[in-house]
Amino acid sequence: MKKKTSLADIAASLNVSKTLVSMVLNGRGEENGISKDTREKVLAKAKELNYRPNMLARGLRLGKTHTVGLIVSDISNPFYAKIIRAVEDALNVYNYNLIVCSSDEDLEKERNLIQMLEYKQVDGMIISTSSPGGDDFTSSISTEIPFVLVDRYLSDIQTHYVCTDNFSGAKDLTAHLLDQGYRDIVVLSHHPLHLSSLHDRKKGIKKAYEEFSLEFKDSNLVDVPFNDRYSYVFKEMERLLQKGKPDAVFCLNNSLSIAFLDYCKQKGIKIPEDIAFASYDEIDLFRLLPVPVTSVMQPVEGIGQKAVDLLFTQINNSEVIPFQELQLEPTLNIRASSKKNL
Amino acid sequence: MKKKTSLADIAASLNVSKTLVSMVLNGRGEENGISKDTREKVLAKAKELNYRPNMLARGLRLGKTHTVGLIVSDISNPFYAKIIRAVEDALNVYNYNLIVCSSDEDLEKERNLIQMLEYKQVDGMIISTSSPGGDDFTSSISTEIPFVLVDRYLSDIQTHYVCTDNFSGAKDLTAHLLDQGYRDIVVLSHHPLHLSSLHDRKKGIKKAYEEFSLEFKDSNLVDVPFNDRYSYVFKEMERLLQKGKPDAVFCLNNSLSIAFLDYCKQKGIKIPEDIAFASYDEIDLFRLLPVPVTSVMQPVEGIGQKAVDLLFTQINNSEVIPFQELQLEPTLNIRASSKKNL
DNA sequence: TTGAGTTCCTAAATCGAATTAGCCATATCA
DNA sequence: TGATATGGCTAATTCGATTTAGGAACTCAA
Repeated sequence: MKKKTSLADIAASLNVSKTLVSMVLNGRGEENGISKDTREKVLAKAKELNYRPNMLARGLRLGKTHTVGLIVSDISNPFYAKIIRAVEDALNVYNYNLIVCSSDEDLEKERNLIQMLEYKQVDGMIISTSSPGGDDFTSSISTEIPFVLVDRYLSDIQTHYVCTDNFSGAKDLTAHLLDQGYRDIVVLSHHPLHLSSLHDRKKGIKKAYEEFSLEFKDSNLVDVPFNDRYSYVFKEMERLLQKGKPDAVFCLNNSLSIAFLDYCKQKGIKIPEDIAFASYDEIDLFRLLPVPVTSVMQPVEGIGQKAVDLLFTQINNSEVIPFQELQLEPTLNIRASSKKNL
Repeated sequence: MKKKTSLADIAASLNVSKTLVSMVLNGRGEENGISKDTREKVLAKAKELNYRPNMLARGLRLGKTHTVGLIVSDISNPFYAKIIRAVEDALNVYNYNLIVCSSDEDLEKERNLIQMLEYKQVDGMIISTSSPGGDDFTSSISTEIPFVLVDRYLSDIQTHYVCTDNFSGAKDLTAHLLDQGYRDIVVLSHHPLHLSSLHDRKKGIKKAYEEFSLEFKDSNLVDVPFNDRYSYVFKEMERLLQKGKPDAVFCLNNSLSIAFLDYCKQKGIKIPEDIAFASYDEIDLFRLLPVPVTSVMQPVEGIGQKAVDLLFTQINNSEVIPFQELQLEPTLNIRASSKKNL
């Protein structure tokens, strides 16, 4: 295996200094008074030797890697997959690359990933944190590295963040359900309980009840373990149905919705006749189901774009800027699954 | 902003050499005869100063970044999202991270991404290439860096690759359709035409016809532009229906399938009564559609896992190993969308 | 008391770039 | 003719780690 060519190789083979070569290849030859003749020779030699810059060396020297780290709970979840894509596209503009990681909603894993990204000297991080906040989070991340939280924020510590207005989204959707006459709405959510996204959605639901002067029974709130979402949705639905059939079910994210839909199909439960249904998070095929599914659709592109914007205002400004807390408005897709039968 | 602590800082504050500190922190203190006392002092000081190793420096010195690059056409496509996840999980075992990139099926973009990854000194790449092969590909990637193609291989140059046995998958599914009595099967595919995955699927379809002693009319093969898949599926279906209704439609990937299903819903075309339907690639909700969709399901976890295995046999063996060409078997999900009406 | 063998540790080079500070000719001006 | 400017370039340092080659101090045996 041939050794790669470095600046030094070019310099040596032309009998000039590395400094000169570096300047020329960075397009700062002219402004540094390198003659046109020499510049061309360097460029030609670089091409001839198939010179490929080493970003590690460059990064070490400059303290910049042109790389951003992104942590989400699961890359293969379509919601996060879309956010990742949006982030990637936004980063392209800055010529930045993306290291992605799945934390599986696991605090310890998240901590390790943050550490690894720091060791790798990423210029910034975008994190959908699983942390409850407080020391748990602050001890994970060093203060020196810019970051933006997405999808979830921490209630007890201030950070930059971009997420959906989960409170409004859930409130509006619940209001719609109540409007349709549903009263006994079961809400399926998952652990951990501290996730701001889920927490705010629950608050929104309660607020809607309140505004209708109705009471939301906490026994209608079902939290299943994250790692066994699928099977627990089945178990919990069985349990609930023993106690009498609810009006409607509202799943607080896409994976719960899929589990619930599978359950209904398997048990022959008819939506919305037997139980009405709504989902937080949209899925492509919702609109094509036998009964199209009502959903709250999060502005994924916006979240990705804003997160990157926010990250770069930090990366490019040495002064500390005030914390930005962005909540983007979701869209309601009202479809047949939540309508009172005609 | 405080400067980060380096090995040198620890060394200085303890009046020992950097060498010693490096050895101790890498767990090779004992074998290098560093006294227990000194080792403990170093460890303690590292913790006290909150030492965080700089992987750039380490990588520069060792020529290893513990990072792998992954290029697919679109991260947000659920098929690739799942592959990415599988790759990520497999890499975790080796303590490697993943830089992901979308090429949008664009040759020029792919070339730039490969170059960027090389500049970043990734230890290897996993690529779902959009290249037609030949010089187009070989000129993009340097021979020094290990890589594995996934999902698609190049017919004219030898590489390691892992993909689905697309020929069999498509052949078996087509045989099933023919078995059901469908004869006039329209195949929806997309550009570029050279992608081995799509190419092999088409060959499989033709082979199935052959084995049934039937002729497949090339006019039933419709290739739409990748970037306008969605709208072109509508346009092409309109055109085809003018000329008479086909028996069945077979979409060669998930995004085409979604477009086709949207089209049918919009036009009130009934599956399978009006037109039977099958999809290459599975989507979670296929099983829940009014008429569950028949599909060829690719072994995504296997592809990711094998690709990583193959990459690491290269990374860890300095000797060149013979090219491995893996074709994993897909699974057929025969559902109602492709069954002759009862 | 000398040579060998341990034990414990270090100086310096290296990876590949960017940068700082300045050098040496030649041209220009007073 | 000597001071100044300018055009064209370079030596040496730096980023933060790893590694190579070796060295000082001590013990022990002959």
